[in-house]
Amino acid sequence: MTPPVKRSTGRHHGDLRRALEEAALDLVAERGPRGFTLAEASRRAGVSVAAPYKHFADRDALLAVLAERGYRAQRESFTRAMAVAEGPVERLAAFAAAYVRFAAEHRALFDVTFSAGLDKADHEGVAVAGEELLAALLPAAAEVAPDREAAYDLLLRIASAAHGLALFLRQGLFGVSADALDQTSDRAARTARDLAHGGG
Amino acid sequence: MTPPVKRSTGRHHGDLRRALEEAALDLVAERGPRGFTLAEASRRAGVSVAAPYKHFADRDALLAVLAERGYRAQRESFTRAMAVAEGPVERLAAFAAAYVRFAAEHRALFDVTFSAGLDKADHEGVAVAGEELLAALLPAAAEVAPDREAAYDLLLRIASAAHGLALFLRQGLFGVSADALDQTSDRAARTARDLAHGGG
DNA sequence: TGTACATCAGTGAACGCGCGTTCACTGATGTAC
DNA sequence: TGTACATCAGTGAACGCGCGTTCACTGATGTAC
Repeated sequence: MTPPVKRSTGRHHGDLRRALEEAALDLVAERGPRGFTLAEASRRAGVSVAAPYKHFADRDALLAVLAERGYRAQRESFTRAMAVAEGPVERLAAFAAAYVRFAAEHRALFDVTFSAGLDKADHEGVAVAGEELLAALLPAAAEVAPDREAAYDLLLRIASAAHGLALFLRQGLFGVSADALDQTSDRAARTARDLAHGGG
Repeated sequence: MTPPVKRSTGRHHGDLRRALEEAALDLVAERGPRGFTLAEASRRAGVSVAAPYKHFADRDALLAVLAERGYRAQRESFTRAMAVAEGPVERLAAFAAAYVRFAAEHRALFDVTFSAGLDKADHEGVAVAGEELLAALLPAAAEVAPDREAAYDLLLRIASAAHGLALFLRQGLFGVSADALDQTSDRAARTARDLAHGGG
């Protein structure tokens, strides 16, 4: 009945890899991807600065793992939100709303996919995860656009608007009231509907 | 007839203050505000690492000067764009288009106002310049909104969309064709019209 | 059940680096006479 | 015009810091017998 969790025993940490990832996520949430350091993550995981190199090739490799997780988490979150919506326009609206919500509620996973400063050519898994996210979103846009190019364009415009709303929300420009998130995610949904209905 | 430019003579630089600001802008454009270092800026200005302290209290003081310039340059750019538009909706559309254009053409001045990581409480001039920018934009939104709060909300939604479009454009998501900028700035304008016409 | 052993996760010390900042200094400049 | 002098912009060396990364090591673990 006990979950398969390795226990920390003396010299061995138990699940340092995961602990480092979590510490790194906390750090990214606090300081942004550029403020993340392997040394501080090690400290928070209660381990020497050399320990991470048993699990990750280097600093960027850890960031890349987080970026992959970020893309996958976004895909899951957006897919789930779109699944319960009826019709293509409402699916796009649900996506936009979920986008704002994800950025607010999973700050680190969001930021790491956008401003980690990773060269995707060096981290194929990240590029793949990003493309899979895009591929999961395109069908909804394709349903209301005349061709593939227009679908791509529409999707990016909706995502752009949601992106800007998410960043502004986080900067406090919509106030810091408890329902600012709800309002902003609703704004994103309405913007998505307008763009989906508009000529493009 | 010679312009009033101080000449570099032996020990004295001439106009180190300005040279440091320009070097810093180049650095921010290349690496972002977090990648800017006083040491590298000094190097590019051809001066020792201690020299900047004759002109700026510390690293953040130089960044703050750039942020002030950034807000003022945005205000001038947006005001100029809105001046030639006819009617409030077109003024908002012109603002959105100019927003995208500014972010693309004055990358450093744009980034430094958004992600310099400065505490505005410590840099009053920056906060003031930011408020003056907002104040210059609000009237156009106020002309199409029922009250001040709705105007503020509309302006932020238009700016959000332009912001997202600008960032996505710079990340290359709209392609790297020569007219991607024109297209994206036009997209921002259309989005602004939609939002201005919509119920809000 | 007990023992020998290979594995390998984590240690701790060290490296070179670039950073922000400070300091006593120097020497070019402009001004007073 | 010439000289003495105060100013102050820029120097160069140094500081302490935190970083990423490497290295030989150690000791807990699991496995073979």
